[in-house]
Amino acid sequence: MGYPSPGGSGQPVMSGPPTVYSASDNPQSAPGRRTPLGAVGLGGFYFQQQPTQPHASSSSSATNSALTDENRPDHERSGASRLNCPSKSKTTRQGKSVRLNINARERRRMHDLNDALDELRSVIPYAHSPSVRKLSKIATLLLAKNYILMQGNALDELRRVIAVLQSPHAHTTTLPPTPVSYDLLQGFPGKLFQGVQELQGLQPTNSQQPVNAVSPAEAPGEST
DNA sequence: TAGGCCATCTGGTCCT
DNA sequence: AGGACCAGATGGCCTA
Repeated sequence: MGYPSPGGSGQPVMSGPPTVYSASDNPQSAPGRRTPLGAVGLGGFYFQQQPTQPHASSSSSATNSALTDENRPDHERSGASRLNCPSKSKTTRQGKSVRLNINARERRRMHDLNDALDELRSVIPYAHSPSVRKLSKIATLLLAKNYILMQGNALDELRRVIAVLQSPHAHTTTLPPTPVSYDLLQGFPGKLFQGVQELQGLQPTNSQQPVNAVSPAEAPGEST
């Protein structure tokens, strides 16, 4: 399992030629490398960054000026893109600065996506401990989906209980046992399943309730 | 060393 | 035209 180290927050720590990071993606500053969009409003974020490091320009400056450090030409960067470049055809035509601006925008877009994933992780019931590896992207999405389903089932069950209690025969009615199946990890591919179980401190058995999840007694329901 | 995960670059497509 | 979104390619890091 190739999870990044907790401090790395998934940011590659390049050992070769310096890949350019924006001020906020500097591996040194991760995790929480960027202000969440929600904190500043979707539109205003990009103009709050200040360039603070010699090799790290801000995202906003990249927007305003294409020729920043983060927009260094390919031949000065390590990396894939160089090899990916179909021999200058389009890049040349398009103009280097235009291409670099597009790259910077795409980078910021992905950072925003990652921020959103971080926020999602923060509300998913799994062990939020520094010693616990961060959920991968796919694990986050699958866990979130199943958590939502579980909450929906819990709601349904709650409504059912309320209906029974409010019925005229509530004092004589015994609630039928609820088939409980909390499968937050439902749909996880094999390896991922094990990984998440490990993350959650679960045994690889059928007890698939996450550490911080609502207990079956609190939220009975049936996952679908 | 292989596999998993990730960031980044890039070109294409669609929308405003 | 410019921006957003997407998917493919690539290489780095980490763990088993």
